[in-house]
Amino acid sequence: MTGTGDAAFALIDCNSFYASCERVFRPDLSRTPIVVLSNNDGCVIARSACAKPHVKMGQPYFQVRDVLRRHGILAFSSNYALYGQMSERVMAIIEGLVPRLEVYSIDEAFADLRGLGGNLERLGRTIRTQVKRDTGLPVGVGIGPTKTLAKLANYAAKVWQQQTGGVVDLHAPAYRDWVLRHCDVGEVWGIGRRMKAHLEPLGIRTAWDLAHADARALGERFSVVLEKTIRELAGTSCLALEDIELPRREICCSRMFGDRLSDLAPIREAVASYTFRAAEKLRGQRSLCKKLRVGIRTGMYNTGEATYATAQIVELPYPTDDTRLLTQAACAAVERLFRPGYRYSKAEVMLLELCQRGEYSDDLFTAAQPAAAQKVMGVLDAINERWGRGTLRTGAFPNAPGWAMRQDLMSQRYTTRLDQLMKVR
DNA sequence: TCTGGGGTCCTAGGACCC
DNA sequence: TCTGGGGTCCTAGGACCC
Repeated sequence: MTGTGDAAFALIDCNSFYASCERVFRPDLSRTPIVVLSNNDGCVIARSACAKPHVKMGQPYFQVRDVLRRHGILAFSSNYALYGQMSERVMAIIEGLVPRLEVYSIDEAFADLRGLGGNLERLGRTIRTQVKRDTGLPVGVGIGPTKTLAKLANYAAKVWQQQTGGVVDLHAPAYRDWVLRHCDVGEVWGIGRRMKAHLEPLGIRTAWDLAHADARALGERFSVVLEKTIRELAGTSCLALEDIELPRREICCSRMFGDRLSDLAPIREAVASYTFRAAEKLRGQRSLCKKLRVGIRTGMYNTGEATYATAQIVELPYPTDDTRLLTQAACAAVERLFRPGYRYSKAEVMLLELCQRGEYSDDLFTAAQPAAAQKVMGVLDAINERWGRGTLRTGAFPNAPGWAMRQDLMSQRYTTRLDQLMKVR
């Protein structure tokens, strides 16, 4: 517990982040409703404000295509190169305005405002104004004595945008009570669909109900996670700012194929390419992995068609970050897993049991990665860093594969490709 | 025809130990 | 009929997050 009188957190998030990013470079669309699709143009994962009434989050694109056309809503494939860059710009601006920042996701960050005193709401408005001025992106700011309350404040700033101007500080008890009473318990950070269903029969329907529930009893009945949530809602800080980035403990690369695949060869190519990407991430955080998990599966929604999902964990001869070794292991695994007669839709490569280079000790009986491998991988990464991802790759997968995911509605890489810069006439 | 991708944390239960 | 009591470690799966 870190509960002290002057605890203050802010949660800053970008409104309709992906959709807003698309708009920054297309001012002609400032009044056009837009949505952004998941990888493979599968379903809707972001909506501009005026598109929200017409499309639900997560709806399959093919189901809403007509609705989009009817309402003049424009769809974009997701352009992660663009969103990642815009995110970095936003975070850099906020970092300059607060003492400590925890980047929580691509479009959200917690700030520690402890000890700042003064008018925190005014600081919130400064953040909003500067981010808007320097990036063109709209953000909302929620402030409170705990992370969970800051998160709820941010939600309130969104729901009551007109009245609040996008900034809400819940330090004042009367204001806090009002917001708690007017928020559904399902809107509380950490309360998902399942937990909401457990709480409702107990008469806990609003955030206020939960804030005044018996933390210890519910903690014992359900989980310590719930207990912390309750205490945080009631004003006791249990979750600290985590501004030190730890290396990931597992790394995953999984994707749907552009079309269903029935043959082993293209699936093996896909697995090799996902392994290549996963190994890049692994080296990016200077880790080695001891195990690798490969999975393949058919579609899950096509009733009537045979479904099949399987996976295998492979133990590596020694902790490694060598793409060649990992590719060998992954391809051998997928060959064992593959069963003919199915239409596969997705493959997944996970790197497990990661350790930091030098953290494990090899003994007489344990082999270790040859030093030469490290050099080769270093050169590989340097070339791809300089000339763009995918410049140098293994021969196990082609440059422009037939199984690549669909991205038919992609905007330009305005910020990462010289040949795709914005043109001003 | 077409339904994302990447994580974290916690818990329960099994295996094993004394 | 009676069938210990704890402790640790590991793993799979659930729940949640964006």
